[in-house]
Amino acid sequence: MNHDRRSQRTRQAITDALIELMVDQTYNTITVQEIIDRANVGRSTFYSHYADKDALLSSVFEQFGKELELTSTRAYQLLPIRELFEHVAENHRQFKAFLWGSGTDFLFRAVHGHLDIHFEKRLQEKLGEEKPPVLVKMVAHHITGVLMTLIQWWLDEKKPFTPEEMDTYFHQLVVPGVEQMFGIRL
Amino acid sequence: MNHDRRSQRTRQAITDALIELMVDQTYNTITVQEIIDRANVGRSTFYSHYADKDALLSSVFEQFGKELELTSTRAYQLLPIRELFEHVAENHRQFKAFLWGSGTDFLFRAVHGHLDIHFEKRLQEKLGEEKPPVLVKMVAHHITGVLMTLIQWWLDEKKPFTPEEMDTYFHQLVVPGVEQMFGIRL
Amino acid sequence: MNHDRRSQRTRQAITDALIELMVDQTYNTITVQEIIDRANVGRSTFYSHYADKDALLSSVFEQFGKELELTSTRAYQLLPIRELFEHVAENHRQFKAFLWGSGTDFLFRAVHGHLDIHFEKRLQEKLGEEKPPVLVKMVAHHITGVLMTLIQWWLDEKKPFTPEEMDTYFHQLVVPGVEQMFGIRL
Amino acid sequence: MNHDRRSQRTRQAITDALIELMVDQTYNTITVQEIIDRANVGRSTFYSHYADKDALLSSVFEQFGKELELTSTRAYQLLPIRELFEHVAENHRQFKAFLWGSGTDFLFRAVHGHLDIHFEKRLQEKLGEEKPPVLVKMVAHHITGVLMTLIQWWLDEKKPFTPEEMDTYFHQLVVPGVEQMFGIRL
DNA sequence: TCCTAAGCGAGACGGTACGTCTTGTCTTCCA
DNA sequence: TGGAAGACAAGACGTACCGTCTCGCTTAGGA
Repeated sequence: MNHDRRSQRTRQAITDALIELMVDQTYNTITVQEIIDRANVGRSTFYSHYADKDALLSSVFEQFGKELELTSTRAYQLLPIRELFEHVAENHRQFKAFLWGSGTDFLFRAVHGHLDIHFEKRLQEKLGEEKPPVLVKMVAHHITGVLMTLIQWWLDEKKPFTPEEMDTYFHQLVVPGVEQMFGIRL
Repeated sequence: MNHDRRSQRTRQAITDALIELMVDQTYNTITVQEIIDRANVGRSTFYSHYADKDALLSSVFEQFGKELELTSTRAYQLLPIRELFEHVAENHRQFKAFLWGSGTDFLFRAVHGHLDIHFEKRLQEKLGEEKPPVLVKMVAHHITGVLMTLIQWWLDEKKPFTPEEMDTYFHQLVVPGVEQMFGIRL
Repeated sequence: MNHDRRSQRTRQAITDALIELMVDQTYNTITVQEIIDRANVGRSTFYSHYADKDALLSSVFEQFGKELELTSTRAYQLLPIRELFEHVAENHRQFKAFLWGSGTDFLFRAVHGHLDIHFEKRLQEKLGEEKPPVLVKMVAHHITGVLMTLIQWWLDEKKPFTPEEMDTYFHQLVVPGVEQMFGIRL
Repeated sequence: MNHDRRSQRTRQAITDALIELMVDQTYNTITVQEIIDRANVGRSTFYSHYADKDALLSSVFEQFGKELELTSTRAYQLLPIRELFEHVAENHRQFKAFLWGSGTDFLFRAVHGHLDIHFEKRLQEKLGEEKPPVLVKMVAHHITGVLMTLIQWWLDEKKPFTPEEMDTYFHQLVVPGVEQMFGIRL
C-alpha cells in the first residue's frame, strides 16, 4: 500500500524536526507545537503516529539501536565498543540530548535495561551457573553503567580521545574488576 | 527573631510534604499544588521559600550532603563507602527519587560534579603530576559513575546486600581497573 | 448514465443514515464520521455529494417541501393545515430535529421566509392595497410563527391532538386577531 | 471578601468581550480564544468562571432577566410588553444574536420554557380549573411564541414601530384568539 | 470481450477549537 | 508585617472534528 509510504514520509518529517530542534534546545523544553510546525504537520497527525513526545524520542533511539546492530560483525569481548563510539560520534547531538537532557530518564532506563540483559547473558556464558544470579545482575548493571558514563563524559568533553582509545579505556577499567570479582578471564 | 523560627517551621512542613509524597509518586508527577496542600501552606508562601520544585529538592539533598560529611572519620581508600550506603539505606526513599526519578537530572548532575572533583583530587595525590589531566578526570568521572550506578541498583533491588558487602564489591569492581590503567596501587 | 443511478443509491444511503441517527441524537451532536460509518461510505464520497452536514439536512427538507406541495388541492383559508400536520406526523422524527434541534437555525430561517411570503400574498389578496406593507409583513411573519410554534409544541408533546384538531386550534388562535387588526373577514 | 470583587471584575471583562464580539460575528463562530484575548484573561480563568461558552451566554441573559423584572411595576394584561420591547431595544445586539444566532437554541428553549410557565399561570388564574390542562399549556406556548416571533421580526426590520405600538399589536394579535378559544375575557 | 473512465472505500493529512492542567506572579486579607 | 488563601495570565497538553487529499479497487458502457 502506498498509504504506508505516505505515512513513512510523515514520520520521517516529524523525526527530523525533533532532531533538528534538539540541536539548540533541551528535549524537555521542546513543544509538540514546535515539532509539528517545523515538520509542517497537523497536530492530530502527530498524535496519530506517536502517543507522546516521549514515544517519538523512543522511536528515534529504536532506530539507532537497529542501525547499531547492523554496524559490526567482528568478534568482540563484551560489545563492539569502538563501533559504538563511532556511531555515537556520528549522532552525537541526539545522544547528548539523551544522556544529559532533562526528561529523557525513561529512555535512559530503557536502554540501560536492554544492555543489562545483554551483559548478563554474556557473563553467564563465561561463568556457567556457579555464581549467584543477583551478583551477576549487579555486575552486568555495573558494566552498562560504566559504558554509559564513559559515553556521556566523552561527549561532554568534546571527544578528547578516538573511539579506539575509548574502546581500550573501557576494557581497561571494566575487565580487571570483573575478572577479579569472579576469578575468571573474560 | 521569631519570624525565623516560623519560617523554619514552614520550610520543614514543605520539605516533609515533598518527602511524604515521594513515597507513592515519582518526583516528576508531584505538583506544587499537592505539596502546598499537604503542607497546609499558601502558594505564595511556597514560592517565597523556594524558586522551584527543583530548588526544594536540591535543598533536601544539600541537607543530606551535610549530614554525610559528618558521618565518618575513619580512614578509607576512596570514600567511606560503607557509611555512605548506610546513610543511603536510612533515607532510601529520597535517594531513590533522586537516582531513578524523572526530572531529577539537574540534581544527578550536581552530585556527579561534586564527587568527580573529590575523586580527581584523590587520584592526583596518588599519581603526582605524571598523568595527562584529561585521563585523570575521566577516571574520576568513571569512579563516581560506578558508585552512583551501584547505589541506584542497590535501591532498585531492595538492598540485597549489606552496606559492608557493597563496600567490598565497589572496591573490587573499581580498584583493579584503575590500578592497571595507571600502573599504581591505590 | 448508470453512474447516476449509483450516485443516487449513495445519496440515499447517506440520507438514510442521517435520519436514522436523528432518532436518538440531536442533529448538532451527529458527526460526519458517524454518518459515513453508518452509510458505509467513504469520507470523500460524502463531501463529493454534499458540501456540509447542513447541505445534507437542507436536501432532506427540500424533499419534504416538494412532497408537501403535491399533497393537497382542496380549498383552504390560509394553508392546508390539516394536511400539513398529517405530513409532519408521518415524518415526525425529521421535523422534530428541524424544529427543536440545535444548529438548524439556518433551516428554520429558510422555511420561515418561504411561508412569510406565502401568507403575505394571501393577506394582500384579501386587503387590496389599503394597509401599510410593513404591517402586512409583520402579520404574515406572525402567522408563520404561530404555525411553526404549534407544530413544534405538538411534536414535543407527542401529538396530543389530531391533525384536524390542530387545524381548528390554529385558525381559532390566529384568525380573530388578524381579522380584528385589519377589520376584515378572512 | 475582595477576591469576590476581583472575580466580579474578571467576569465583567469576559461578558463585555462576548457582547462586543457579537456585534460583528455570530455567536457560533466566536471562539473562546477570541473572548479571552479580548478580555485580557487567561484561558483557565475563563473556564474557572464558566463551564462553557454557552454557560457564559446563559449568564448574560440571566442578567437581562433580572433587570427586566425590576423594570416595571405597572399593571399589565399578560406581561409588561412595552417595557420588554424597550429593554430589548436597549440591548438589541445581544437579543438579535440570541434570537437569530446559530447555536443559541438551548437558550431560546430555556427562555421559552420560563415564559410558557408564566403565561400558563396567568391563564389558569382567569380560567379556574375548567379547561383541559394540555390545551392551556398549548395556548401558553402559543403566546410565548407570538411574543418571541414579534421581537425577532421587530429587530430584524430595524424597529419600524415604537414599543407602545408593538405592545398594542401584540395584544391585538393574541387576545382575540385566546378569548374566542376559551370563551372568556382576558 | 476487453478497456477505460467514473464512482467509490479507505483513511492520511493540515488545521483549528476544545476543555484540562500546571506553573509562577500578584492581590487581598488576617493574625 | 509576614503568611494563608487563592485569583490570575500564560501556555502546553491530548482529543475531537472538519474538509481536502491521495490512493487503488470496482464496475459500468463504449469499442
